[in-house]
Amino acid sequence: MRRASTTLEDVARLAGVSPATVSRCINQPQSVRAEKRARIQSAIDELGYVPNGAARALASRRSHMIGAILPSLDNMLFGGPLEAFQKEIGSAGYTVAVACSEYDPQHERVHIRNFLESQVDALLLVGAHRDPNIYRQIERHGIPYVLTWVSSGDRQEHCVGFDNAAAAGHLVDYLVSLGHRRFGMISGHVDQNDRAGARLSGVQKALTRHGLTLDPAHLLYRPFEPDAGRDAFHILMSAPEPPTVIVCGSEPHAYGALFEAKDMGIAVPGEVSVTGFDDMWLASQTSPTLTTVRTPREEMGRQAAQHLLACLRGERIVAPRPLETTLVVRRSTAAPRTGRHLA
Amino acid sequence: MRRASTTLEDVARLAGVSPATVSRCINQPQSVRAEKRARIQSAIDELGYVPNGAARALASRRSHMIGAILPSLDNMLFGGPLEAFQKEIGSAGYTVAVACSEYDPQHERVHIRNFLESQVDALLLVGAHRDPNIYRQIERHGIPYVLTWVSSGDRQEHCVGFDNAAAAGHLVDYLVSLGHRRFGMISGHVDQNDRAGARLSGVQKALTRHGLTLDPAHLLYRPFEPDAGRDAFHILMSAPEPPTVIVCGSEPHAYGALFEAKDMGIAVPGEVSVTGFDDMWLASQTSPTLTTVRTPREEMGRQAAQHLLACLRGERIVAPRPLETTLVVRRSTAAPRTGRHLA
DNA sequence: GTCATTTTTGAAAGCGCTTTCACTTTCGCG
DNA sequence: CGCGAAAGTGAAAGCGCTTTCAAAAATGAC
Repeated sequence: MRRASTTLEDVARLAGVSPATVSRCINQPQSVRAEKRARIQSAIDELGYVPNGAARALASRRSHMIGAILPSLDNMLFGGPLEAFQKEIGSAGYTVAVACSEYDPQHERVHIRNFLESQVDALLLVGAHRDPNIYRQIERHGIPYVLTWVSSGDRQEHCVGFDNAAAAGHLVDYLVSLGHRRFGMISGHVDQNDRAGARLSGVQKALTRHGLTLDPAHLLYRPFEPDAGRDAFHILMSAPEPPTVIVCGSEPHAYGALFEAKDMGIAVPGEVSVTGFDDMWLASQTSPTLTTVRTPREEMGRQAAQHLLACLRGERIVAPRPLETTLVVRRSTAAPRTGRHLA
Repeated sequence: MRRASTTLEDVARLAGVSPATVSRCINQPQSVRAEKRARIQSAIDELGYVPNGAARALASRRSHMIGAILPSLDNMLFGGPLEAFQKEIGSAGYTVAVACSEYDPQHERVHIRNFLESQVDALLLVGAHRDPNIYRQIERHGIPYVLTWVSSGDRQEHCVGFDNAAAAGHLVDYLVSLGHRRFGMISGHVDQNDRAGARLSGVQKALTRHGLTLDPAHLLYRPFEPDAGRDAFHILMSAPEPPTVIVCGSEPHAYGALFEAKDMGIAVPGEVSVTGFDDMWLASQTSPTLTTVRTPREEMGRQAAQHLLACLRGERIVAPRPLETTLVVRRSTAAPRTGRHLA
């Protein structure tokens, strides 16, 4: 069906040179006499020649394709960084293939295997915690990979991200300094998500540092969706002695909490403070505006690309340094109602 | 550097069969004697063999890769459908490669060309209006393609989407029935975006049908961002005789309008009604909640995948039928303040 | 001009898989 | 049992490109 497309050989014939020369002309133009180069170029134009990537990949052992596996594309969280990554990597002549794991390690595993089969030149993953066999499999293929959204953990030298635990800790420090003692938390599921795990443990460690604890009854695990956040907020605030502040492990949780607060007629930050994590665009538009932690996501996408490109160029790799997060204080946090906790 | 990976030949040798048989065993297992199949499978497992996709693509002329070019991934608009598309197409053994055009035809063109070079088996694009040469180029490669977000236009038989103009028209009908006569619109840039163009012309045609017109001074073109919507809303409502309703060509515009209304102290829908377009999740959470048009985006992603898969299977193609949009009436619309316009 | 270098070029051997074609087995049935 | 048909298998020819390697051409120093 598919009509035989024009090949490099056709171009060579028309230009009156050997296929090898055409190939060089495409890949290392400066190694071909200018005069021939022009002749070849016009042959390419005349024939509308488009190289066959598969043949190229097979012969050169480079596909110029990079695989990215993200938990989801359905919230705004990963789209931005992915776009930044794609721009950066695209400008170096690479194409990005994307797959979604839906926060499921099994799905991720399948996608990794597919990408390896597709001969991707490199891999971008989110998070560092996964079955060591997976890393082994990737390494057997000898391709570089980068782990995003985390700055430490299993494979630090591959991480381009930030310190979730530390960021959560600083947030807690701030809240404690406001006078809060009774914390609630809406966390993502931590069993298969090391980012959520780090945020939670960051909160817990910071509390411990301040001589406080997170009442297990005040810790709820929820998927990253506003409605789940609503639900959790409702439960937490319906308790006889509700927390004075609710720390959300993700921004959607916090949005949900804020919406539910309004529906329940609970004043934020009057009756309870609420914090988010990530500082997506909506955070500055909610009422009240949301106190949160800004994570440098676009920058992370860009640096992940640069790291991978450096690896691909065979450059000496320096372990990427963690990106900075920033505490963004807005209107959803204040000192707790009763002043008695204050120093 | 990269150590020679195990090839199909290694597997054949270990299993004591010919490479051809191993190949068959992988691609059409039922054509290989069960006993050998088992032997081959265990050889594959023992060696940890992973086929080389490039070689496969070269020999079979199918890459099992599908290219998708979207305007952006940075808002929630395209991520959902893309994810749905990927799931559907992934379950048929295809991989999705993604690129962003940033709403720029030139970028899109480059990405298309890259994908064609990568030997994608099919292409997903957004919108139908583009340089005919591009379609020619795609068709020269003999691969199927699908145009999403629109249901008609240049290449109807390739469209999987909805009728933007009609949807906008229905929205206007509803607003007119509420009594509105003085319309304002915040539209996307229409020169390179046929979806925005269709929505705008849908509004204008409907108004004409009702004997009304859209005052050019009440029509503002803005990029699809909340801040741009804010800005436009501010301008429109600062006029001496502002519109009684502002129709937004996209949801982010409407969010921006709502936020700005709050900041300006303008009551919605008391002083002005506001409508959105797309019904993203936030629409039901704003205050007031947003009257908008629901577009079946996930469904569209799924159907786009199915359409492409049908083409790839060589099935007889039926022109996809337009998807249904729904007017979702919420609290941001009401009859205009002065009743004098009412019939 | 000449000879040693350096730069360009072409021939040919793959890259790892699929697929045709012809051949060998196996099976069904008289 | 024997025969024709069907099923299973292997040899070999590519798929379209890159990349040695060695030969040819251009360059430069004398």
